Amino acid sequence: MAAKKHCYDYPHPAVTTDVVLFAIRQQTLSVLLIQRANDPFQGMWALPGGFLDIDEDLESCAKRELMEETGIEAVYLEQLYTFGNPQRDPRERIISVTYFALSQSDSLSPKASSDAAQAAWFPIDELPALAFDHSEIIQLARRRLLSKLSYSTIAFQMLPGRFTLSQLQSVYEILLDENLDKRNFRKGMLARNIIEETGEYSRSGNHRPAKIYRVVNPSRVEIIK
Amino acid sequence: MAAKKHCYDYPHPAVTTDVVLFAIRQQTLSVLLIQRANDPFQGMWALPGGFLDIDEDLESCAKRELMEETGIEAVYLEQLYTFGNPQRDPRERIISVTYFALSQSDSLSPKASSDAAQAAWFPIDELPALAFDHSEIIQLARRRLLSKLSYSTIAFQMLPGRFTLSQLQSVYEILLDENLDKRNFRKGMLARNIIEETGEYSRSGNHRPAKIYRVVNPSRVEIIK
DNA sequence: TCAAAAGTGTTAGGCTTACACCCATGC
DNA sequence: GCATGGGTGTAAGCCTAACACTTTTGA
Repeated sequence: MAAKKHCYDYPHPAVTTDVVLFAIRQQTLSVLLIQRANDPFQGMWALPGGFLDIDEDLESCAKRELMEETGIEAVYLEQLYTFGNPQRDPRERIISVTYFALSQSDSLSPKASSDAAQAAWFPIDELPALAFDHSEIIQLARRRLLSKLSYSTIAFQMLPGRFTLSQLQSVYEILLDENLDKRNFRKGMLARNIIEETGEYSRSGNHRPAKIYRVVNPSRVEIIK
Repeated sequence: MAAKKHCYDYPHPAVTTDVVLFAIRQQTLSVLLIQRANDPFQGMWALPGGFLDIDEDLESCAKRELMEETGIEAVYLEQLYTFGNPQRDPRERIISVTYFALSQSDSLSPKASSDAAQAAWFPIDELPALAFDHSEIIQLARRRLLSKLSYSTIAFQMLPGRFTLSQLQSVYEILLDENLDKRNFRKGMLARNIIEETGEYSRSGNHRPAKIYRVVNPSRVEIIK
């Protein structure tokens, strides 16, 4: 195929995007990884991502690579950090623009693809050895997730559009890794006026049905307080 | 010189760094700009920055370009955001990794250089028309500066190593664009245990001398609260 | 009737905010 | 002695955190 026909006066690095996609699965914060089909690091686990097309927006590239390698789309996505250590890739100089992504826990079954032998979810505290500097990227993403939790409405991106207050509290408890007081949590959350009752109830299980809420302005992650 | 001898199988974008350097000058938040010596946008004002060397770390590139174009070094520097709109530069596809920088107000006299016809400070609210997407970058940097003010010790990066509480309060007032209560400001600042008295006094002017303080741990910007 | 999760208020303490006068110096 | 900025404490209100029992349902 292409035979080194793209030439420049000065050396150019390659640019990739990599995505740290989080979801809560089985009450655990988990990360989506792919197993590399090709060298370098063939067979090792890594973040989904790949090379930027020359006419492609950075965020589009992140979305496209996530879709191609895992079959997942329509998640919350924001830029995380750009990694550019000259030795981070053994092939050539590669700058990676990384993204931080969240998805709802339900119905995300990753599929394999040509660049990825397979894709799978891993609990954040049970990650396999990772290719490149991807461990570092995941740790940074985790810190970003935790800090945004306290000053934004980002947690709703990890829930379906309709949810109970107990489900919402559970997201916070899993992410913060601590138990929260039910009365204080509900009082504080309702006082922010970012969620509203739908009028519907979830009657699942042998106990009192729970009110189902939704986000008032579901399209945007807002900065609060 | 070099005649397109750097060739690749696939097209590569160019990578630059650009730096938004803030300082307080004449009681005003100001940004350092350079006037472009070459096309595109020759003669227009722009952020200091330039192309990444192929073996160079991203942060080193930001520091180097700042030094080359303005003669300024040793400032606080952190990565801001990576801009990659495919049309942001008319020459070729260019990804810009931008940095947010702070310096002390005193003794920063920029000089010109080969890439910059001249360098100069502009008050943030009196910026000239800017090349590329540099306006957008500056606005993002300003938002970052304001938000970090409330949860980190970043303000000390805009002061010399020894300062009075009035000088410190003045930095906050200029950045926040509001007046702060003197007693509350001092109480709150001292309660954080991040500054200490030096034992010295500033006797400047016909009034009571002010205690001179310093940061306890001057090397690091810390997250507080 | 029992088990399981949903739902609901009050109080104490800490933090934030508002506010006004004396102090040390140079001229 | 006067003008200039430096330095200091208290009280009210607001926000945060701690804490336990009743409700509704399915089995």
